Amino acid sequence: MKPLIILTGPTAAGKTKLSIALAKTINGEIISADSMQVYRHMDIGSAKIRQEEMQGVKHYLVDILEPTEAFHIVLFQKYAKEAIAEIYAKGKIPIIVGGTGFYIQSVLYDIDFQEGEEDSVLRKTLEQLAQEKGAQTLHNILKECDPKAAEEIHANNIKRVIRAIEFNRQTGKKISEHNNMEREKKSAYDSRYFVLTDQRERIYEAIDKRVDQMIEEGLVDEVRRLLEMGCKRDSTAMQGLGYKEIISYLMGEVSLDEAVYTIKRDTRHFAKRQLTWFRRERDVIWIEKDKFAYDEEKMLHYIKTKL
RNA sequence: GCCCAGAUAGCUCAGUCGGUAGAGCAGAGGACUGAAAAUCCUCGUGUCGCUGGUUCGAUUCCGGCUCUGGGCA
Repeated sequence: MKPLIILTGPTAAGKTKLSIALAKTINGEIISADSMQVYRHMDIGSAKIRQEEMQGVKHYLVDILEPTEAFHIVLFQKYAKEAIAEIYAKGKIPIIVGGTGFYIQSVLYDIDFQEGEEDSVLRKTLEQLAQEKGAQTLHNILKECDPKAAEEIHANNIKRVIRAIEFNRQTGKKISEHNNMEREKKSAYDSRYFVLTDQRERIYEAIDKRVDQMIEEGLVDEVRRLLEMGCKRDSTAMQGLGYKEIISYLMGEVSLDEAVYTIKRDTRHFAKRQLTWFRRERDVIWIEKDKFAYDEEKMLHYIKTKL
């Protein structure tokens, strides 16, 4: 099996900085696992790594799409696998860096997402049904075609209920069974899954600080430009933290202070969700920064002992 | 100085016709397999400001005090 290193962690933990040092010491290249940094012109709000910060380390999956385009996990998986192949061809080691746990999982376990385009017509129809007749009605449809999935997915979780129905319509199979099989899979690589983290309080402080900094650096102007470019409010890109809230401010719905408060709060919630995800992942190697006295050299040394 | 209104969970507040209390937010935990920075689920004991009184029993009624708003001087 071929080597694959993962360096992830909650937002604002310091992944970017550590990843460069790591890539340089082991002759690696970086694949970004980040649902927002794939978009061009979204630099400030996505806390995208700057060219000079890369220090010559090649990055894949950063700035590859226009913010008007849609992105999702199937595309991520495809591009990431291509990047991994390219890195191996150079005799280098791929390092996946980023906070989107679901994306990482799709590559690590080579999850099969099955054939078929997403069916936007069906999705819209089902969404409307849920809105008009209630989430329970929609859930009942799932109950008929896949009772197991209906049991596992809460009726209020309309997005996932819709996907489960869509899956059944497209493949004729049950997503509950499919998921069960996929869950059994072993890692497709000789992988090491590092999670960089810190005391909760510290992470939250770092988030608050980072958001204030984004505002100072001109997040509002960045969002304004995106809207001028034709980005629509309901697009995938504009669902990003920092973007949807600033749009709300620009539309006159909330004050800037309120928008900033919401960005900070929702980013904290996000960091918490990320940690929940990583706790559940198998074979995770935690790097708690406080246990290394916040010394990057010590963390790097520790990582190397695990390789 | 006088008058009025408040003082209840970390914050904003509801409530108890007297039997020691509950929402939202914050916070915590969890789920997640083609929107994932998305979406969804679960979790609420705190000297009810302090102090006397009435009462079997007071956070609730009455008095005093302290503090915070607002008004009058």
